[in-house]
Amino acid sequence: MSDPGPGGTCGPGAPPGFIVEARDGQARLARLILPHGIVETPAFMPVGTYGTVKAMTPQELEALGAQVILGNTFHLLLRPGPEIIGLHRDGLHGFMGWHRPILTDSGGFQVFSLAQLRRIDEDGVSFRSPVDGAALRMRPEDAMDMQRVLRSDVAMAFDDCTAYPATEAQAAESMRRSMRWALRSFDHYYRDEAAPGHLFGIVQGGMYPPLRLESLEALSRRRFAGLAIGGLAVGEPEEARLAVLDAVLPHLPAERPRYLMGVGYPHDIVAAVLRGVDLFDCVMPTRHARNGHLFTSQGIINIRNAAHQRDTGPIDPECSCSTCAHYSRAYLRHLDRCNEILGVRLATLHNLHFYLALMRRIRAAIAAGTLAQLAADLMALPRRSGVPVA
RNA sequence: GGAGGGGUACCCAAGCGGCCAACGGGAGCAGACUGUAAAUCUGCCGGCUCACGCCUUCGUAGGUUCGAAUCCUACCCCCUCCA
Repeated sequence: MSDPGPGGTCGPGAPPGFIVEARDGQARLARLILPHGIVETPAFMPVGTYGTVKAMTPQELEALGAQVILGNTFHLLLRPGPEIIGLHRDGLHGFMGWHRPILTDSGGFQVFSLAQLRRIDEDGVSFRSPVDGAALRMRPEDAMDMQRVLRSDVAMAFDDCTAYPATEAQAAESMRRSMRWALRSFDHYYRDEAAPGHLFGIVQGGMYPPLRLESLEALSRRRFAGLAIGGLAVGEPEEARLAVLDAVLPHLPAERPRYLMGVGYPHDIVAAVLRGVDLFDCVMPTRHARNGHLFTSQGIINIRNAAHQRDTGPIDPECSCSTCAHYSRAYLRHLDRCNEILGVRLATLHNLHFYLALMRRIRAAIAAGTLAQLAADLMALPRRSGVPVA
C-alpha cells in the first residue's frame, strides 16, 4: 500500500481516515475510509459471525445498502480456521465473496458469552470449543494474528467483556486486564507494515463512569484508529447504559470514529447517535427476523401471532423493501410456521432494510440539521406494536 | 373362517391396579432475544377457577376391587398374517 489515499493508510500513527462532514449537536456525519471502501457514518454493521450474514448473500447486502459487515474472529478461528481462509485471496473478503469493508470482533465477546466454557488468566483465555469441546487457547496476540489473516478493515482489540452485574472491584479488575490486553493487541497488530487494516481499542469499566474514564485514559497510551465502547447492552437497565454513554462520549477523541458494540434496538441507536456515536452492530435485525420479530414504523410485530393469519397487507406499508413490495403478512406468517427457508430470508431482508434505512434517515437528518426532530419522532413511536413506549 | 396385534387428550405416542388430567414429541397460543454456541430458548396447552380445589376423560357397555387407562366379560371398529 504505497498510496492508500487520504487517510487510508494503515499502521501505527496512521491518519484515522475519518472525515467529519457535518455535525448536529453531538452527532456527526462522516466518511470512514477503509482499505475496502468508504463507510458513511453513522452506520449500522450487519452481523455475520461465521463469514455470512445469516440468510443473505453479499449481493443482497450490497443492494440493501450495507457498507460494512461484522465477522467474528473466535468463531472463524475454530471453523474453518486460518489455514482455509488464508487460501483465499484477500482473506475473509475472498472467502465469503464480500469485497467491501469488514470489521471483526476479536473474540472478546465470547469471553463473556461463553463464560461457562472458558477460564481467564493474565496471559489470555482458555476456551472449551463449543463446536467439539476441544481445548483452545486465545491470547491477544492470537486474536491479532487471526484478524490479520482475515484481512479485516477494522480489527478489534482482544478484551474481556465484563458481565453484568459486576461489583466495582470486579469491573475494575476486568477492565484493567482488558487495557493491558489492548496494549498488547496494538503492539502485536501493528508489529510490522503488513497490518491489513486498522485497530480499534475498546473502553470497558462496567457501569462505573470513573472506571470508564480510567479505561479511556489507558487506551490513550496508543493511537488506536478508533475507539469502541464495549460491555453495554449486557442486561443492564437503559438508564445505566445511557449514563455510561453520557460519561464517556464527551471524552472520546472527536477526530476518530466511535463504535458502540452490540447495540441495539432502533431507539438505542438513535439515543447513541445523539450522543456522538458513529458505528453500530447488532444481531437484532437478523436474529429477530429468524425468530419472527419484524421491525415496522409502528414498532416490532411478531409475525407468528395469530393476529396476522388473515392479514393481506405488507409488514409495513411505509417500507420500501422488496419483501414489503411483494408479500403479505399472512404469507410471511405461513412461511414462518412451515419453517420455510424463504421466510427467514424475506424477514431478514426486511429487518436489515429497516435498520439500514434508519441509518440513512439519521445521516440525512444530520446533514440537514434536523436530527433532534427525527429523534423525537422516532422515540415517540411504540417499541412494540400496540404497546406505547414506557 | 383361523391366528395374532391394536383402539389413550387436536395429531403421533408412553403408561399397563393407587404416586394419572395421564411421560415424550408435534401442532396450537403467548413471551424472551442487544460485539450470534440462537431458523433458538421459555411458559401455557381437557373444562371451571387467581389459587386451594372441583368436574368430565384413556373405543362402547357391564363387572371385579377400598381404588381401574391399567384386571375380567361382551360388543364395535382398525391393522398384519394364514385360508
